[in-house]
Order: sequence, then structure tokens, then C-alpha cells
Amino acid sequence: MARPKQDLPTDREMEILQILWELGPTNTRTIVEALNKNRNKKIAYTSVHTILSIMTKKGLLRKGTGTNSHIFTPIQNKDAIEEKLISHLKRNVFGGSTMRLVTRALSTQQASKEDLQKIKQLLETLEAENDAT
Amino acid sequence: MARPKQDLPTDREMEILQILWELGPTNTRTIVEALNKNRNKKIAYTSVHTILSIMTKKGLLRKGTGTNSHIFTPIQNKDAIEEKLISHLKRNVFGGSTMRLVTRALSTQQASKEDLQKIKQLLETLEAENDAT
DNA sequence: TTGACATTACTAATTAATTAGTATAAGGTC
DNA sequence: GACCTTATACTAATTAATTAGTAATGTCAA
Repeated sequence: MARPKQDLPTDREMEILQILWELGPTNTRTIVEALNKNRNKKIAYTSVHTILSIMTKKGLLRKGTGTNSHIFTPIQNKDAIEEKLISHLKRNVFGGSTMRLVTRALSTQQASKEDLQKIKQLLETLEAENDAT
Repeated sequence: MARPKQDLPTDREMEILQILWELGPTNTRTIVEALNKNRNKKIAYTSVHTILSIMTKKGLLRKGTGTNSHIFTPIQNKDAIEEKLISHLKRNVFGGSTMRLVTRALSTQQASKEDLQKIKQLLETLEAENDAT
């Protein structure tokens, strides 16, 4: 009688994934240091270790073998995780509508002129692809 | 030693909010029925009641007074909640970049020709606003 | 090799979310 | 008013996430 597990990264797990994607596969110590870099309340080494174990169990990370047994590597790449989280939000909050999600993102957040331009270019590419189909 | 609370709606709470936004303020019974409408595994009345209590405590819902004491009303409107959740995802997953979020949403999900057109119009409106500033 | 230090494993406590059972209160019907 | 149904409150169990302490293991230098 509890929450269903979804194997999506939590906020804290997401922080750790970001670090691993940026630095590449590394050990617990390095992850702890990166996590505590810009943080007043430090997280204990052992706390991070526990989360890493959970993430390995969840299929988010892989532990090295032999000499590298303390090196953690993300199993899924950044794009895949980003897509899963966006899909989840889209389904759960925006009734499955990409349109509604994007509209809300653009309406409420300030986007720079350059960003708007880039998104417009992306749209044109997508339209071209659509036509080609 | 636990998860920090964020007062953001969970998935289940989001389902309930969607129902209340659609049907308007209503009682537990109606919410239970709406929740179980398209669901094989039914959720017990009392389970829903517990979640409604938590949501009231969190500041997501308000209970009526007097005769309406069993009527629940969302405190925040749909737009506000949508914005909070998008902001959270943006900060937590996309390094605060609206651009990256929107790009990912558009690249990985199929959007119809009409949707793309609508988003393009939105972009033009936003650009016009930018210029006016 | 042995002592110091770092790494890893194991254990456990706390909070939140999700689920639901039992008990009480409220409401109308005969 | 007694009875029956429904709504609400209270209690509790389970799972996940987050935190961290302690114990065990490994590593390297003196």
C-alpha cells in the first residue's frame, strides 16, 4: 500500500545523473564533492552512497567490475531521461498535449530573442519533415 | 532525515486537481467516481479521503464551511500549477533553460501540423511583445 | 607488516505518499 | 424515535526517498 514505483529519477537522483553526464563515469567521492560544491547544507558521503545503490537497483546506473568496482556509469543517456521526464509531465499534467506543454513553457517563462529565433528554426525543420512524410 | 517537501502536487494529487478543475468544487464521492471511471484497479473511498486531507494541509485545496463542509475547492488555478511544475522540470532537468525544454518537447514528441502552426503564431506574438518592451 | 586513511557495505531512522480498514457522525425514511 | 445508508474522521500499514551512523574492507606508505 504505497506509491507505485516508476523508475524515473527523483530530483536528487537527477542531480547525480547531471554530474555523471558532465564528468563521465566516476566514483562516490567525486560525486559527493560535486554535489556539495554550491551548497550550504552538505550531504554526507554515506547518504550519497545509499542513493547510488538505489539508482543501480533501479537501472539508472551501472557499477564497474574488477578494479573499477567503485565507478558508476549512467545506463541511459541524457536525451533518453529528458524525454521520459517530459513525457511524464505531458501525460500527467497536460493531458498528453505537446502543444499545451510548449505553450505554457513559452508563455510563462521569459525566453530571449535568440531562443525564440532558434525555436522558430526548429519548427520550420519539423514542418519540412512533416511535408516529406 | 527524509525527502524535503515541496508542496508541489504528486501524480495522484494532480489527477484529483484535474477532476476538480473540470467539474468544479465537489465532494469526495464524486471525486472517487471520476477517478475510478477509466481504471481497472479501483481506489477506495477512504484512500481518496486521506489524499484530500493531505492536499488541504498542503494548501492545494480548501474545505467548505457550514453546509458545504464536505466540498473541496482548488486554491490555485490550473495555470499556476502548470507553471510551477514546468518551472520545476526546467530547473531540475534542463538547467533552467526554457529553450532546451521546448526543443526536447518538440523534437521527441510528434506534433501535428496544426500544432506547429499555432506555436509559430505564439512565437510571433512573443517576439512582438519583446520588441514593444 | 602494521597503522592511518579512504572507500564500501550494512543498518537504521525519519518523512512523505499511497493505500485502506474501522469507527463515528449525519441524514433521511418508515 | 429507531433504522439504514452515506459521509467523514481516525488509525494504521506499506513502500519509497532521503538522510546518515557504524562496521568492514581495501590501499598505501613508513
